[in-house]
Amino acid sequence: MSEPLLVVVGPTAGGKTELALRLAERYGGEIVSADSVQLYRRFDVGSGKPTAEERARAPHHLIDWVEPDAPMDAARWVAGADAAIAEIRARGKRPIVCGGTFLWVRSLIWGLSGAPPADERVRARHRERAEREGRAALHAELARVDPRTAARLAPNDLVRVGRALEVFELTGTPLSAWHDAHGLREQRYAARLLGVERARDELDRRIHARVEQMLARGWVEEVRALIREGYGEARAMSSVGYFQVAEAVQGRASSEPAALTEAIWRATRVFARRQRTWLREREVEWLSPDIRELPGL
RNA sequence: GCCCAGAUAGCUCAGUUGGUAGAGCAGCGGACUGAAAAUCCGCGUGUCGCUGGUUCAAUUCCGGCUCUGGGCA
Repeated sequence: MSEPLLVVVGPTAGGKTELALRLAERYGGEIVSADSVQLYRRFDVGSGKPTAEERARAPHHLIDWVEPDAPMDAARWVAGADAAIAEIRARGKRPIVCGGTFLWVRSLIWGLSGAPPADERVRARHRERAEREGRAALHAELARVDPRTAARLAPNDLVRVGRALEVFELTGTPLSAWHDAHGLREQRYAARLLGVERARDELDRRIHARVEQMLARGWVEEVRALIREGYGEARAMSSVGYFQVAEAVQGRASSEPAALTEAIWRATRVFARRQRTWLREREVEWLSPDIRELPGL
């Protein structure tokens, strides 16, 4: 296996972009984004995409990668990231993965089970059934075909219960068996996870400042245009912040600036907490924000 | 100045036919194998505005006061 893949992780607004750029400049790197919103074109202001100046400091990959209504999932992203990493290495450069979508990062490093991709028809049927009979009905059925998965999932967790049911319907093999076979046991890349050390109250302030900056840069106008052009139902429109802006634009929530800022700030803080939970217990090297060199490189 | 309606968790509010109270959101913690910025789970003591009265017992009923809306002057 070649040298360890550098992977910059951490909560939103924590300074991942800056750390990744510094490493790229110092070690001849190119950035591979692991971000489930920045990969969409047109979702610019609110996704925190690197600016033109930042992008000039190092080549970026998988940003503005697909149209807002393109199908996307962990496996597709991993395929794109594999290709980008191979390309970068072939050029003799160093890939630096950077992003806050940790399921995708984990899938890149440890892979996914052999279960098949989503089937939209099956999902539509499940949604309809949950609507009619309640989520508990789906969970009860899962308990019959895959009791182990049912036992670890909350009946209300429609996304996961639906996925487990879908996998069984598609393959006749319970999801728990696919997971047993895979087990997250084999690393696809040797990797170093790097994060920026940041106190919580400082992160809160950075989030708040960033929300105000995004709104000042025309976030509301961006969302209005996206909705006008038919992207109101795009996956990324339900992401943190975009959802709140869309609610305000469509009159379902206050569009008064202070109220909107507050709503986005709160949603983002909640998100940052979930990201923290993902990272806890993982082997992340937490680095000082002003670090210039990476120990061991 | 008068009349009406409010005052209960950080916020918005419900409730107690009198036995000291509970939802949503926020907050804090957690889960996560092809939707992941998604989805979901757990955690609820707060002078029930202040002050008198009635009562075995008042956040609840009655009086006064304060504040906030709205109306009338």
